[in-house]
Amino acid sequence: MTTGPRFRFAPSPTGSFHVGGARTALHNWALARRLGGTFVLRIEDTDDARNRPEWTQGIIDALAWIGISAGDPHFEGPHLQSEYAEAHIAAAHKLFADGHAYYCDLTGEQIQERAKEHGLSGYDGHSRDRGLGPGTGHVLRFRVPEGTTVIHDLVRGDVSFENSTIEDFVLLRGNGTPVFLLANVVDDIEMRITDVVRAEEHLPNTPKQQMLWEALGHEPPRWAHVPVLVNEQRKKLSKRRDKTGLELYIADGYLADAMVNYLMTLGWTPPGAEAAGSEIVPWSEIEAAFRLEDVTHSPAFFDVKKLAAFNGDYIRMMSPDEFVERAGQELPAAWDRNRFAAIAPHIQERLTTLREVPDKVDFLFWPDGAAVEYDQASWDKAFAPEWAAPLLADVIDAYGEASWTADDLKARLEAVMAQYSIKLGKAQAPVRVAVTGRAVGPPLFESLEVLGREETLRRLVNAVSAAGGDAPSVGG
RNA sequence: GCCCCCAUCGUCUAGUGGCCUAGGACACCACCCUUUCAAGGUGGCGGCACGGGUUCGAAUCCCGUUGGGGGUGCCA
Repeated sequence: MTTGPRFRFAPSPTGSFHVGGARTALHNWALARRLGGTFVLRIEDTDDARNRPEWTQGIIDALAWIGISAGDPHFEGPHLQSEYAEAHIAAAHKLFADGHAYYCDLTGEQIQERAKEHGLSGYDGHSRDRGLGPGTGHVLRFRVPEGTTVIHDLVRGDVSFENSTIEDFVLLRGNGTPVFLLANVVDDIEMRITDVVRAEEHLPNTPKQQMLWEALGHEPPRWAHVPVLVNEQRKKLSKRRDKTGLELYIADGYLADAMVNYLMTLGWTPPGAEAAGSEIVPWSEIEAAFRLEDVTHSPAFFDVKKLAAFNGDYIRMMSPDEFVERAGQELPAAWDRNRFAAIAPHIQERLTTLREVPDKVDFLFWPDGAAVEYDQASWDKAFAPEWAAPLLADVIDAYGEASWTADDLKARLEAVMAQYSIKLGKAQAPVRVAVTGRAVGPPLFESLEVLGREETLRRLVNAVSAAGGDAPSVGG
């Protein structure tokens, strides 16, 4: 049980966990851990979400993926907002009893008409002193006091709002149910939240919440509004237009460490990153250094290209064993893991995401004797020179006696190509296309070594035939 | 409409009055290395939105303009 500050993270379950939410969660998490406090997970379970427990589970899984684990002593929850329904109502009644709220029977239409008449923009406080009680169709409204409300924001400093610009907002609907704003504040009070760290979009509603905290007789929490994440159009990331679901990045083979590191560099720079010439920083350092006061004030574009670069760096940072283990999970079950392990070191440096692994090594796992599917452009280019087919035929001869190590295979190709006055860069092309079907791939001789003598020679022979040349027969 | 926030290379940022000839990262370009492609190395391109102040001195402080974003429901 921790005794420090209590940070709340309150995502609404929608079946997808937003990358922006992930960043905010990370902010709360870093602070909760460093300050010896608690990360309180609260699920804003709507009617819709209550019928889909898998959505809540999705949030927990997503948090776990980025290292925010329910098993950690700094983690509390999940709490469901619906569990506090009675407290929401009780708080509303208390507000009414204390004179901080009043009932109103105007319909939306009537409010609009009155606003038009008086040239106002919203509700005009019509029922403030009409002494109405509860009743069907009566909404409970908060009596916004006169004066100014100042929000002390850890990221932005003091932000002040004229109370006269805030209309008497609804607390309880005509059917008696509480609105989100009220529920939110009551939950925070009930859960003894001390720090509210969330996205900037909530800043304009914060004065209402702070007034509620005060009217309910509590000291408001420390507020912090971090900038939102935007797309290339500079619009808030939206689920419709943009790739915002964390699960989509997981499926694409992005690494949690890379995602976490990248997300944290949006709006904040780890100290020492500039001197080091790298923004790749382990979580331990981030947790030790992250401060709300250092967070930028402007929105940040979520740049997948940079994420990809981070991801490539993290893949390269893996130990060989770890890489084989992680990358192996991307492979079809039928593919021989030992064979993959042999080539793995040669592809580890060539990846952006783990998902690209199968395509890089598939040629090693085609069934013996299967026809190679040549990429047309690769074939045309590799076999355009007239020396290509004859050279390949000579290579077959030379490889018949090879000891079948990468070094030997390379030396023998070099001996052959010398007769044609061709450089290695060019000479390897027809061999590569013949064996892998493509013009690019892992280092050639290492690939051949792993593929094995028989299958390699078979593919070379087939290619010479396909190129219209005379293939030497290969002895059994 | 009203309210709030924001404004440094294409992007993410460092910068809190002199250390700025504005630094780093990603992207891009060139060269080196090289067994294709990568990785790595070196170098390059590229920015303080604009206009007024304040000051000996402003990317940094103030005001305004412009531009962008967000909020403003008996949605959450």
